[in-house]
Amino acid sequence: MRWSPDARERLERAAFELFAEQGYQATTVPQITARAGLTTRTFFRHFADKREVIFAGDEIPDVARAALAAAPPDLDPLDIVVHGLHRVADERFEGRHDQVRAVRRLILSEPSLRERDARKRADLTDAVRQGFVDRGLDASDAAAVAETAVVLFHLALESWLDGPADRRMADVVDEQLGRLRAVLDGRPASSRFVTRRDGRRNAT
Amino acid sequence: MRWSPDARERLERAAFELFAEQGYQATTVPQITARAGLTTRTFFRHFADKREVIFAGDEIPDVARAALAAAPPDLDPLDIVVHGLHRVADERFEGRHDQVRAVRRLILSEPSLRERDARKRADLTDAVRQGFVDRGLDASDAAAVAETAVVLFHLALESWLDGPADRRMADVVDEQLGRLRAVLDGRPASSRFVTRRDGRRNAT
DNA sequence: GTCTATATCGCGATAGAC
DNA sequence: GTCTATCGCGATATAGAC
Repeated sequence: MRWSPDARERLERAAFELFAEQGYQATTVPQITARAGLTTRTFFRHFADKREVIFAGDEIPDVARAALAAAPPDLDPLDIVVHGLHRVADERFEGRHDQVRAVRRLILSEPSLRERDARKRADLTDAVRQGFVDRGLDASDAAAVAETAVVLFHLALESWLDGPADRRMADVVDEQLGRLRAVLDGRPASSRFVTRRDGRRNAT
Repeated sequence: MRWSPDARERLERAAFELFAEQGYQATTVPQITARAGLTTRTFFRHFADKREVIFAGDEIPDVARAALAAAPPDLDPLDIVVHGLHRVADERFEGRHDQVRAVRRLILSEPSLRERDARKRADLTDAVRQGFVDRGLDASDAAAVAETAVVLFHLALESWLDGPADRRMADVVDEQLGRLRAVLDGRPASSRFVTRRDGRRNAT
């Protein structure tokens, strides 16, 4: 055929290569498309803007929506959140420590990418909030649950990336949940032990 | 002087007028500067980009930094946060319900402004986090406290803007704090007929 | 202040897929 | 033939350099 069907993938690969070689900012869209053997116009048909190449394939909001729609009707919201985060941790992050870390590093290095990342986070919050509203949760509670969920996700992600590659992210989720509880209990936040709902002790 | 010293204010006013008349996206920087009687270059000397006009005078991160540096050394982090939010609510929001609401509406209407707003939120989180680190708080706890603080701020702001103009925002802060606690305790405050840990019923 | 790069988008033409 | 992805050209606004 005249065009390969993998234009999108080629663009992504070319972009990441060039970002690694020259940095994000120094790389122009024409450079990316040149390497991918396509035209500039084609790039913008696949990605809304230059930043989106980095975040392509970010289906986490979809995962959240699906999980919320599928969860049993009368489960406690926080349980749904924690279970969901465990699943996401296991299925989408576990074993990709280095890879995720590299992308994260790129994002944090460029203000415009940080900004896009913040927007993705807001979008995710909104998806979760809407998901809980659709489950019949009161709007204000849904907002609070969604914010909590996304904060927990981010704290866990950052902490996991900061730590050793063999640490399970799902465990970090639990640890950060304890930390959030401690903060809201007004306990000296750095106390070593937090009481879990089941009454057992959870050393940090 | 040849030029009025209030260039920045004139630009802001012209921008808001034009955004109201034609929408944000349809308004170009040259249009704004033309109305303000200035050149395009001048605009970018005062604002990093077109979006920043909306967020000009956003010194909340500075307020947060100052408050954290000034607070007594061994206060509980959450107390600092809540006191700080009460102050910000009283000093910077109280009595400006309509005004804040109008800006918020504009921001929410335009994806690129939503994105910038999300970035501001991330910047604020980082300022608070750093402030607590400077106070000697453990880095992970500082991150958790900062996220909690900013979530609380945003939940309170949105809720306050959604409600009647005569409601005190400081009260909404307290209410949202209770909501967050309830979420983390596994009992959303207004969920219907959820059994609380003390065994009593909690109807909406 | 002027000049310019580069991101971004609209439009019409075209080339293969089905 | 119709549909979709790509191309090629052009226009414009933002943003930064000199």
